[in-house]
Amino acid sequence: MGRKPCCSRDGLRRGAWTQEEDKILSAYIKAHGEGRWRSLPSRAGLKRCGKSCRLRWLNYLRPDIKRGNISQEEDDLIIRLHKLLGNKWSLIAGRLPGRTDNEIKNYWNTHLSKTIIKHGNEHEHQNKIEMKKEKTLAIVETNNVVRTKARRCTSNVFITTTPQQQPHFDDHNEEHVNTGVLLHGNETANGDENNGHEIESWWDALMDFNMNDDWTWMNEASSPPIHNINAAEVEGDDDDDHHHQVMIESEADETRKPDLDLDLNALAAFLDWETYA
DNA sequence: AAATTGAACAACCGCAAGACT
DNA sequence: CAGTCTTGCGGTTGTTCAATT
Repeated sequence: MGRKPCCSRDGLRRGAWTQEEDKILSAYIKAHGEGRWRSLPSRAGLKRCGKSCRLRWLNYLRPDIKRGNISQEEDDLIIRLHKLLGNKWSLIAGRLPGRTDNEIKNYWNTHLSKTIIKHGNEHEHQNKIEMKKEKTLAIVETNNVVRTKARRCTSNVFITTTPQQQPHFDDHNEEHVNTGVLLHGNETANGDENNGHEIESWWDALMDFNMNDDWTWMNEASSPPIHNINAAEVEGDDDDDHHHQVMIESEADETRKPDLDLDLNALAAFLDWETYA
């Protein structure tokens, strides 16, 4: 026996949702919360399958959905993230508050994919990345420290390469070289209780990159793909000093280690984190 | 005015992964 | 541990509507 279909089609409505159905679904979720989609239709009194209810809520009825046209800034971000992540619509949507994966997917398919082919926007966009990268690398070379201020994560976070980060060979596989960055979160700054959470999202951003083997956007064809990312909390000098260390394992030889350090800083530039000398 | 075309986006479908029993 | 359920994702299709012929 295979698995049962998510819902029987007999007697269930399909196609566009009516205002009445929207009202029922919204009211039900407001009262009982999201989840348990399979049983939701019968509980709410809707003649829809749970999957359809979930989609309708997530893509249309959710109160935090942003309506209206995609702004130029969002447009630019979508292009950059798509270049980086490919068709990972949910990840891209995660970086655009109020936008859904479905909306971004549709927007890409109807606007951007064609525009890029027609007008060479991608080339123009790539030039912008290169300029930003050069600017960042210049700072890195002179200071070896890049302080970043995230556009959407406002915690005091900075990347710094550290002297103790010497290449580390895996005993079992000499082809793997570890390099790392320290993510410092000043968790007491401004009394901002969400600071730690924002570091999490910062992390999350880094983790996302692990999903894309094509790292060539950062350092042309010779760039090594990210092999693995491990994150751990590191104790600082005093109790309040929490560091989060992210070790990025790449498939690189020892001679490429400096390049990789620079690439990580270019990452900050790519994400539009402002850099300060 | 009617038919056609294409853009925009809402909705559906199959699949996969993780949770649950 | 295997079978089932739930949820989420990405590709695809369907529908609507405005522009064009």
